[in-house]
Amino acid sequence: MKENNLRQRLLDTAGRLFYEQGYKQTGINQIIEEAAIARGSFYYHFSSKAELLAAYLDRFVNDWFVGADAYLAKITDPKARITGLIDYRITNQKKRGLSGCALLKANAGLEAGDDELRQHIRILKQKMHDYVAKVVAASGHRQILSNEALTDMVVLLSDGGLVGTAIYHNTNDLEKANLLISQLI
Amino acid sequence: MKENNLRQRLLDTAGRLFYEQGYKQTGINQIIEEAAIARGSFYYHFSSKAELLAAYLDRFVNDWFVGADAYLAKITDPKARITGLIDYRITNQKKRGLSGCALLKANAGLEAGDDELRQHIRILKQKMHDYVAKVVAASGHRQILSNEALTDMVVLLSDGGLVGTAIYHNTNDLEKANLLISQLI
DNA sequence: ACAGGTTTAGACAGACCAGTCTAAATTAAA
DNA sequence: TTTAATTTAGACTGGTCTGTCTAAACCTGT
Repeated sequence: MKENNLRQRLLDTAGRLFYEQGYKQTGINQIIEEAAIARGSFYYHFSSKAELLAAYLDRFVNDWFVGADAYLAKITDPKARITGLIDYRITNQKKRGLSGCALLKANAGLEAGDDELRQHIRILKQKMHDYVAKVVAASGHRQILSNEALTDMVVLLSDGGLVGTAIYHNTNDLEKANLLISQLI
Repeated sequence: MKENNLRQRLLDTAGRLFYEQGYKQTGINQIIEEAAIARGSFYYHFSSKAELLAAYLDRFVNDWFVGADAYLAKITDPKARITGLIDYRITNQKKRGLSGCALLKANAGLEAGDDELRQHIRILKQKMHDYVAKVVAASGHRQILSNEALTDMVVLLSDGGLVGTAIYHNTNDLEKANLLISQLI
């Protein structure tokens, strides 16, 4: 159906622009121009810009899980899958433009009243946390840290590394994060 | 001088609003209205909104160092000063509204062409990194990790914790970060 | 052929934005 | 007192923004 074509194209373009420029900095006009889609079509598929952002974040997280599954499936050593999580992020960042995590960036761009979107982001972040927890639990690591503590550590170092990526536009901090993790598993 | 009064009031108000709402989301109109200052006076002291942001970030980092010095001075055990760095951030966050680090938030709100500001933020971030490095080097920690690795770890966990603060509006992640650090020093 | 869902181009409204300008008032310094 | 620096209120420009609307075209399934 054409509906899907247009919807996907809007999500693709908006996602790229939201990620590169930020949500507030990206206007509807730019989105529809770059997607080569009429204004009316945009509002036919999305009732507002905020709804577009929510849909984009959903798809982003979904794609993240699918990509992580595929990436980790190639790693046989369950312990190496923990550092694999960060390697996956490094790969993604290099592919997508070194601007940090879309979720974290979206959160930073929220306005005072966007409580619905903020809650949405919290849920998605929690999902990613749970994903890490599963990988850690199945890793058979050395238990220098508990499963919970190690999970927290991976998530925190990962987020910290992504912050560094957004600032410095390189993956140095993510690589440092992985070095630290590898010493504790 | 009144010049300073007005300038400080503008920096105070703008800083609070930039922090709570974000740079792009905060207009000149709101700043001058809440600071109760005339439009002309604003442009008498700052030539543009971007210049105001740069001045605000400079003052923010400066205050951060002054506050950190004062906070750490009360801690006699040099090792406890490392976790003290995070405790200081927790205190600050609770005081200032649990919206994460102003520097990281400003970076996330930059536009495509703001290379000057981006470079500015990099330098300030590096300064804070160096500050942490000094505290670590003087701590006499157990050397489970090298000085450099431990510094990286503190910075990354701290940034990760601040991301969590910005998303969840609590300091749980910063407290987790400190728990992890305390096990490795 | 027909109907309904989809897409187009573009005008439009209403609001906000950053920054400029004027002219008068206030303050500080000499 | 005179001069210069500072502050005020507010109009104004030119631009951008999201979202609405219209009227015509296009496609698709029946």
